[in-house]
Amino acid sequence: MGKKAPKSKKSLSASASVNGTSRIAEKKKLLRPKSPEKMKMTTRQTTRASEKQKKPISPKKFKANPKKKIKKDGSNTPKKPPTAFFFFLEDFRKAYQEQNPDVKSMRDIGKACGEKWKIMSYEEKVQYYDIATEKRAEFEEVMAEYKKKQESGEDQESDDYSEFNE
DNA sequence: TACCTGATTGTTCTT
DNA sequence: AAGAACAATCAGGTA
Repeated sequence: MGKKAPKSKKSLSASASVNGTSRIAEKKKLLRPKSPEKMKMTTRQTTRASEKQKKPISPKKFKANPKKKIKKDGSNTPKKPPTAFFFFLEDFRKAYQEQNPDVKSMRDIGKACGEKWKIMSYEEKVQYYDIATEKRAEFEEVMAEYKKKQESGEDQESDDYSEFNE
């Protein structure tokens, strides 16, 4: 039989999302008041609506192929910050490798990490959420300047972070 | 040699 | 409201 189930990432994600939506929804509620995301979101939406610009995606990472993800970042566009889960994954990965040095594939680690993430308590997750929230704030700032540069002159974009063009 | 793939959840955006 | 897409990692596989 088809032991190999080429499940599309979509299917898995969809299932996971549906199952975790309710659970995570509660956590988010608790986190919401903790971080002024709402305020930022409003600002972001306003900016976005005003800009009405399409998503700045790199030509290389064009998602024509949903499964393909480019690793090369040849674009100066600030990448999305890692989520709380990713921070946990980074830490979990180290611990997992120590206990399972034989397992090198991130696939297995991802599974184990996801499973543990679900059994983790909110208190344990909240610390990662807090980090992610902080990173998000920085990302917004970086993105704001990045947009500014684009308006100023994207052709002049360089690896120098001279943002004195206020 | 170099890039793509897989697998996880979270956030954000789009329609 | 709901779905789609992308974020990092890292070793293996392919051209």
